[in-house]
Amino acid sequence: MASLASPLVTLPLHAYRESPTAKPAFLTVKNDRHFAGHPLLSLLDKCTNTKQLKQIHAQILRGGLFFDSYSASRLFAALSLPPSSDLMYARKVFDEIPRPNIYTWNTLIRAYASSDDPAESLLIFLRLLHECPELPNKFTYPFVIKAATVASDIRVGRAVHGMVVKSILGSDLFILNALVHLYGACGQLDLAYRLFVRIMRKDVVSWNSMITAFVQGGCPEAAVDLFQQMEMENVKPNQVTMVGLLSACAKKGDLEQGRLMHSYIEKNSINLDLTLNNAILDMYTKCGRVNEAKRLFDEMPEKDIVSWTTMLVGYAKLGDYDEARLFFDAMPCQDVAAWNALISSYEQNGKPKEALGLFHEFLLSKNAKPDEVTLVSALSACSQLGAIDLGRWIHVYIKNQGIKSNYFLTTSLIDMYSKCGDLEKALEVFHSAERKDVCVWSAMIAGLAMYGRGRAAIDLFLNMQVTGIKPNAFTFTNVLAACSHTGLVDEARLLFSQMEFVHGVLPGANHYSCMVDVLGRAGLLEDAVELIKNMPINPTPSVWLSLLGACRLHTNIDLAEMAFSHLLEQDPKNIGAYVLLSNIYAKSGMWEKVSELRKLMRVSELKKEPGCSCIEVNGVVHEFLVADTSHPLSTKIYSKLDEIARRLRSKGYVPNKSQLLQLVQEEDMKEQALYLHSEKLAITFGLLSLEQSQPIRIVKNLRVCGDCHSFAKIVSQLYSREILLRDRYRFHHFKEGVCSCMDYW
DNA sequence: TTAGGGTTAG
Repeated sequence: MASLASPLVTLPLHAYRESPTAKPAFLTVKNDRHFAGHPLLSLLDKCTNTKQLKQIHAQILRGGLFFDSYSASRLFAALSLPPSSDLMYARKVFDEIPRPNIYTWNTLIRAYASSDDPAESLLIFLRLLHECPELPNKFTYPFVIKAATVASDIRVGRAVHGMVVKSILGSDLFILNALVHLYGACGQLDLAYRLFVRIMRKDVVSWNSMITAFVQGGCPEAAVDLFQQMEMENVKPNQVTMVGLLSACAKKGDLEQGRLMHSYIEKNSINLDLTLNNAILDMYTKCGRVNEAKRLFDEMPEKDIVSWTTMLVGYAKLGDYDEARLFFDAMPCQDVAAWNALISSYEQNGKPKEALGLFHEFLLSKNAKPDEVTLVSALSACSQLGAIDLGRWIHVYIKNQGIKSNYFLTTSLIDMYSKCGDLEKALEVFHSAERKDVCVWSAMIAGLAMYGRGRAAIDLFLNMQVTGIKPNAFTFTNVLAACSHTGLVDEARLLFSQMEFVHGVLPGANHYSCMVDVLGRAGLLEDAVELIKNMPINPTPSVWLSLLGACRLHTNIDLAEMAFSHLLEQDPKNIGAYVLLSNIYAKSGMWEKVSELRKLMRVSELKKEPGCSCIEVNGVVHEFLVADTSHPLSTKIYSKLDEIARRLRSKGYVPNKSQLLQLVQEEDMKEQALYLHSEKLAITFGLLSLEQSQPIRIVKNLRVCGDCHSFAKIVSQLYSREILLRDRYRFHHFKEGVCSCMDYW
């Protein structure tokens, strides 16, 4: 038998093919060393694709080499790792290896750590502990920690850390650096830093890991401080360090520091690779210096899709959509990320119509397909416009395309259905979601809040905690808003008082605004003022705006003027404040004060944001501004509006002019202007173009005025139509002459 | 007697 093992080693590859007499079963190994230089194994390194690897696999099986654990491990590594890996196939090969050694186990863990199923790495690690006769070694842990990092599994990460400490590998630099990275990536900056300072001989990777952790954990200042410390300790930074620091400057929007970093790179001859060049571009664009970025972009010897997308986003952020589009069109290839960058910049900059136009274009293009990120952007654009038909279509698209749902998509769907007036469907998505994180729960609570379903929102908030999900700052904003829309004062007080001490969430300015709103609406203006006085943080304009809103509701002029002046100190151009105070004066018949305010607005060149209402009919969104005559059916709409006005008057409806910002002086003009409010035009268009059975869904950019609210109530009764009107703050569901907000808004 | 850690756009 020994004589058979030896000649095999020296045979050239063709000898296998021509040697039908070879008996693999006899070729079990006596001495592994013989196989290291075996020609079949040397060929593994020359393979450029999986097909070739599979051919070698066949030869290895045929030659009996597979039963040598070294050879099997070499084959397995080639199959499971880049550049020509096929993990499914490799896994089957692994399962055939009789006694995989620690190298083979490590390779399998490593392969899964970089796959889309990193959790499998962690399961394999557990199997290794039971099945492998060798102990995990210094190579095992970095791979396992990488898997825990990618899976964001801090629990497993900490357990593995514990094992490392108990092993003899407690001071292995590779392992410690991986752990710093793990804690940083999981947002545990304290743990990362505590470990980092205890590393005795830090190398550049240790510093880079900690710098990156600070940048990605939202502490760019700390990253820059650490860099200074690194210099004092004479550790030479490399391009990875500089990428992290540029990213820190970009996050801070600190152009001066960014420039310093840029010149540091040049002075210290740090290798300017593609990634570093891209990071420099990113820093300049984020600091608003697109032209400088463009100069560097033109000089770059090599560009990739990141370079192009960075420039595109830079222009889009400045509102230069034409230039952004030019970059998009000039890109060597438009991948899904480029589409997403363009679509989301429109969507996030108040251009939801344009975003949806691009989304349509994307669907028609051949070179890429929308992914989860695209759909989240598109759904958000639908929410903004109230485009429920398209929103529903996207929901079906997600199901039909088998797109894997995630928390973001679930949250976006709930948000879209809630904001487009279909709360039932939002609830259906919520209840059918397999997994829910705090964002999913919070979105549903926000949905219920918008519809004035305060009790249901609080129930959901309690259920969420039963399932073990902890509320965050957003959850509290939403649940407090629910209380405010429903007038649940005691409940809000209790929740607010528990925030910090029971849930560990420090109340922020938003939460105080909500509480002022709750108390103020309920007429407890003194309590609201007391709360503001005792705030541990400076009251923000939104806090004063809430108080001002309450003053409007309860007509308290002194308090309103006080809130107004505080607000203007911080935000002199807050139109909302002027409008509210003007409404309060108008309500009390103080027309001189109204004129004074108007003058002040004119002097400060403040213009009220024009009211705008959207309505979707058969998948097309129609937009109406105040007194809009641009719609093709304009004439029909106005004559219908006249008819409605006549019928309304015969029912005793009188326009409520006190809601009007005093823009027109003549009494009949005032009445006219009220009739020309965008939501009335949209409702009228809805009456004309939708079937009787279809609800009229309107989205308005501003708060609905009292007159339009009464108008919608009566129309819902006179014409037997359901009207769903979403304004800036909440939903109004008009049916048979009643609104779901019970006139409490 | 095989190998490993840190980086950019959305």
